[in-house]
Amino acid sequence: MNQPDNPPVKSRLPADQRRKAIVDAAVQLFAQNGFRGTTTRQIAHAVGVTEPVLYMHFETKRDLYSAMIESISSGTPLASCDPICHHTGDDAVFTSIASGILRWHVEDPTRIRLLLFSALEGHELSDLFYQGHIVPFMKTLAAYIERRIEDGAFRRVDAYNAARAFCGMIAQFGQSLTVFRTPCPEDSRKEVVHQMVAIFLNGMRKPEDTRE
Amino acid sequence: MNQPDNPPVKSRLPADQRRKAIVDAAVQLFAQNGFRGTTTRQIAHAVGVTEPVLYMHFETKRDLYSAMIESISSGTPLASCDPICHHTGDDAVFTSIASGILRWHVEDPTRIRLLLFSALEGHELSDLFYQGHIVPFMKTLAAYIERRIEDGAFRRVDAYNAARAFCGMIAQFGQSLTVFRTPCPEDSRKEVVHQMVAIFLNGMRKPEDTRE
DNA sequence: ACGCTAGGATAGCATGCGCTAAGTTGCGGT
DNA sequence: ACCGCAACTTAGCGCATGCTATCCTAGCGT
Repeated sequence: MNQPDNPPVKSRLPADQRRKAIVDAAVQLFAQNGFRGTTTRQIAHAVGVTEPVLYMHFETKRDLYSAMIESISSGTPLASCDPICHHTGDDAVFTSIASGILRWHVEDPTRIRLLLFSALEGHELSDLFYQGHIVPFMKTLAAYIERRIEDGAFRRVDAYNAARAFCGMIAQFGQSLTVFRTPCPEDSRKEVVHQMVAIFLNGMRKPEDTRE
Repeated sequence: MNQPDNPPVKSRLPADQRRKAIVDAAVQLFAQNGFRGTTTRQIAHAVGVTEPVLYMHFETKRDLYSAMIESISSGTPLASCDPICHHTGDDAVFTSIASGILRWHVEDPTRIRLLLFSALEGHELSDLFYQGHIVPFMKTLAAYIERRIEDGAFRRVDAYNAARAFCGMIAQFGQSLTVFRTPCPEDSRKEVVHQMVAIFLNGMRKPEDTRE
């Protein structure tokens, strides 16, 4: 009578696996509906168990949220420092960074949605992610820009502001694609990235006749 | 007994004034907590009346939300086309636009919060605002950039992508200030805007020796 | 073969939600 | 002065929520 409708599923899982399954389901639902918009029943149903099972692993709904935050936060970083390390020319570096940021957004919109939801709802992912991922990367990028300024390749501007400008225009584009669902075909995106990188690099490079 | 605690307030308002008061309170609460995170009781309490009063003016909570959307949507636009019309040099134009966008964000974070919440929660403000404000402005800005390209002042790039890049970096900065609460002193903001405008304009201007 | 325990289901509590029926009162018009 | 109505309140319905007390059972070790 209480037979599940999909019969050949292993009904009982060891604690750690079940816990992981719960967190995974929670990620999707919290990203889609936010903390307040997601019910514990929804999560339980998505996992294929009943509510009390959630409470065997997490004391409260918020504890589950926090655990999910941690899971997300330890996942794919927004931007990788790799392109900076394997430096093969500014164009390659910044194109690679931009592609990475954009991929982070569109490949799985779950992440940006979760980040925005938690920032708006005042949860801790905001800070955890911002301080843990964004700021460190921005500092690395700023350091790279600083180096290029010292090289004489870039104009003398505040490196962190320049990094902010670059990441900002890419991130905003990624956000408009995922959160605001602006339509934009795949290859057109590459073109946008290409042009943004071009504008930025042109803006950073030293003009022939300096004029203030 | 049911006397309100602030005595010299005219307790009864004509329908249109009460309606406006409700919408105003709803704006603040929906911006702070989202649609699902805001209760009709909260709104009623903020207005200083009881719940049924809300339902004298709006059939459902969602209707109130829609009315509030309309109210916000007919308010201050994200960006004004004025600086483009009163064109007094690229630097002045883009600095003015950037300041306007940033002001729209920080002057009253209610707006950006509402926009993001409604996009995430899948309400209609997203499209209403995006199609009604952002897209038209972007097109105007793109047209201006196009003109400057024809003038020979800017490099040949897709004008809309350039507009996206410019607005994106400013908007993302505004978002980080308001939504993610990144600390940044007032005069430091001006500096950020200044540098972003400089990077963008430098990137757009034709280099002396064109090289592809 | 079978007991023990970890993994799970049933049922339900207390609270708060959106919303409403019905009654009450301040206030402008005559 | 007082009537009528618009503005507002009281009380509460039905339902969903977060969470829990209680019981059940699959499946492993022996």
